[in-house]
Amino acid sequence: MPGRILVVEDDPAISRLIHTNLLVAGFEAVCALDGRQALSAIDGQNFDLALLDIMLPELDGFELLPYMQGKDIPVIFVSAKDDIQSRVQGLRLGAEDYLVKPFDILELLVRMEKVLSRRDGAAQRLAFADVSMDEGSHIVHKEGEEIALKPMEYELLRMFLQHPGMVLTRENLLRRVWGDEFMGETRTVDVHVASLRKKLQWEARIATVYKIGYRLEVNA
Amino acid sequence: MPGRILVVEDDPAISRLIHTNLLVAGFEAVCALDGRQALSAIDGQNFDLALLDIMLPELDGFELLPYMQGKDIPVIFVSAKDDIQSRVQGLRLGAEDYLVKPFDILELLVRMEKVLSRRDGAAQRLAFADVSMDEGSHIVHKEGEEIALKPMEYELLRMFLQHPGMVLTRENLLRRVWGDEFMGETRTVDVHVASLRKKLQWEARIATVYKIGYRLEVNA
DNA sequence: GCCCGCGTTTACAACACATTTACAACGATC
DNA sequence: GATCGTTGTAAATGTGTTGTAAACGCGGGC
Repeated sequence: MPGRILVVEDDPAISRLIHTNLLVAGFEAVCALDGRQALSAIDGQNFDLALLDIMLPELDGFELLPYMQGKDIPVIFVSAKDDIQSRVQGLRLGAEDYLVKPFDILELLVRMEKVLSRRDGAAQRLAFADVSMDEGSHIVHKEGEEIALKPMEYELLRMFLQHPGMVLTRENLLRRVWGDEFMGETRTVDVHVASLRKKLQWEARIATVYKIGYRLEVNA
Repeated sequence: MPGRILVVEDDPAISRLIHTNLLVAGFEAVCALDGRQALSAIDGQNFDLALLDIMLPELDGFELLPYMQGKDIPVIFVSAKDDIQSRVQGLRLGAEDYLVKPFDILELLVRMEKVLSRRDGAAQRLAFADVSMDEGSHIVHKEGEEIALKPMEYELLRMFLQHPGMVLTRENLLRRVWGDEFMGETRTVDVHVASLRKKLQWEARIATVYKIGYRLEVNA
């Protein structure tokens, strides 16, 4: 979940407004009230996106941009300056977008989402413990090593990763991985769980829930 | 040079205004005055970008968007509607940007450039491992040697080079290389992949992803 | 009208995989 | 601790998927 946002805005009211809205939308937001604070923020921490006001004390937004680019953080300018020159300059310099205050918070969120999803390359990524699966390439890694999974194993693993700690009954797995028409008496699920366990060395991570099904253990 | 722009705008004055400005800026521009014209335009020709007005006779811009996406043409909405709902809707549906009329032509050009360069960025260096393809001359080289590819093989190779490491499903390839109308049960993709593999000696580089499609291997 | 090049289809071989099966190991219950 | 149902596991089986060469058909050029 990409979600760390740096908000650089010198008006405390606006800063707080953006901050709370980002939190509500499920982002993690860090506020900086001037350029210097922004610099020290990106020095130690990683961010997935920066919202930059242009007119700031100390360093202004345009001056801040190169630092963001150096850290590979995409930037959306959010400014009261709505003259064409500023907009064009901001975009030309390499910002991902430019919004003019006052803006609608919903539009901000949508434009942020677009920038973030462009970053991800729309390639989803599920991970748990030492295993990660990349939906784009359909490749599963364990400790950096590529693990070759068969189609059904892959689907099954996805189910586990999507529901860590939850008990997945055989019926559930059959319905959602194999499809509704399957059903009935079968040992298929067990066999596939077995091979997943073996390939990922997850004998302990995938626990058997007697008479019910299986569960991806969150602990140890 | 990416430069074929489709302008869909029912007001002849604005249409002409955009058209001349695009020409001046070095683009090739085709104008459609309603949704129907737009559809027939994209049926025969390729475009690198579409500027869509939203309020149009016949089909409106929102209705047009899916067709553009089907042809893989990025869209910028250019509309007099500046209510938040339309903006959010347009962006959510998948448009690359949304400008409100009246807009400054310079800002339009800058935003177009950003969209186009993002496209190119995704399609950037059309070279991989020992193979490179030159879009201008339509010639493919492997280790300096020229490889003669048939048109479909060329298109297919481009798809792979544009998405290294990603799984390309048969449906995806059919849609984006062959066109929407193909679809259905067919082995065509497999056959073309086979001949690409043979000509480039890429038996290992193009991996089969069982039941899904193919992937250009980034490693080894 | 006849080639020729190319894309598509076909047919069959080679292969990968899911499922079944059979039996061993295990767990709950009495 | 014996028993019966449940799960683990390896191997066998059969089906669906992919590789591949060759046939087919369509269109453009001569």
